[in-house]
Amino acid sequence: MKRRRHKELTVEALNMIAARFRLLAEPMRLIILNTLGDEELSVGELVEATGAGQANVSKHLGMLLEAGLVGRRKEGLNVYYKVIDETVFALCETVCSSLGQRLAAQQSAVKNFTTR
Amino acid sequence: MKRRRHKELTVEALNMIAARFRLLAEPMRLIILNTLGDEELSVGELVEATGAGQANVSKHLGMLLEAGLVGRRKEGLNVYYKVIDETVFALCETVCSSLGQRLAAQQSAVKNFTTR
DNA sequence: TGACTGTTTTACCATATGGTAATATAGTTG
DNA sequence: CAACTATATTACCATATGGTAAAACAGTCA
Repeated sequence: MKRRRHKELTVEALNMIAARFRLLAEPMRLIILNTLGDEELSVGELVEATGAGQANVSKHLGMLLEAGLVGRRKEGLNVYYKVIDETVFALCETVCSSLGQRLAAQQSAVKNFTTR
Repeated sequence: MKRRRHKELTVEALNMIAARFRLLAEPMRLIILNTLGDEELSVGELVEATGAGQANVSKHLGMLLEAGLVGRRKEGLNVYYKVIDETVFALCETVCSSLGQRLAAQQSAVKNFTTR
């Protein structure tokens, strides 16, 4: 049997993973998650902080809730959300470092060219 | 100044991160990456292994290439691709563990209900 | 109760995107 | 060169999805 560095994943698993990525593929949802950070904010506070439409924020929050990325707590008229899946931030950091590496490589390529 | 566990990211950064997630949000692209694993395969081999259409595989590979996730090497008539950004697999693993945790929680919720 | 506030849902439009057939391109071989 | 193979590109269709206005819903307060 061949030795592999990476786990073989079933198509079913890959579909679920893709769905999670799809959820994170929307800038507005990332903005919401990033705005939440480790705080608990109401929908209204998120609307104000992000500048997005209220229905839009609510819809995105519903999707994040269904996926289990955020938690929901009702208090009076307000509904408070917070991030309950910390892997979200780990994923962003990993992507960020990958992007940083790539950009650095591209930058150095340009630099090498201009100085040559 | 408030202490935060998570870095504050600019909207621009979040847009780039979202773009990366969008690239990984397509099951067929994940299948291609997972099929590649740590091997170098030709387009034809990928077509056969995945069962997808040739044009489709080629298009997805082009996107992965442009994003710097895979490398491309031409040899005669064949073109060989391989994964050159290992963070891809790390991201999948992180998502997988998150999904596993969530499913386990749901499962135990069901179990608690049925045995009660 | 009725007026008001915060949130969710619905209906709809505009846009983006995946799949594919057909075609183009590049490279090999006779 | 022509015939062939492997890959890439183009054009197109069908579908999915984000944003938003309007309406519905839920909870508060006078």
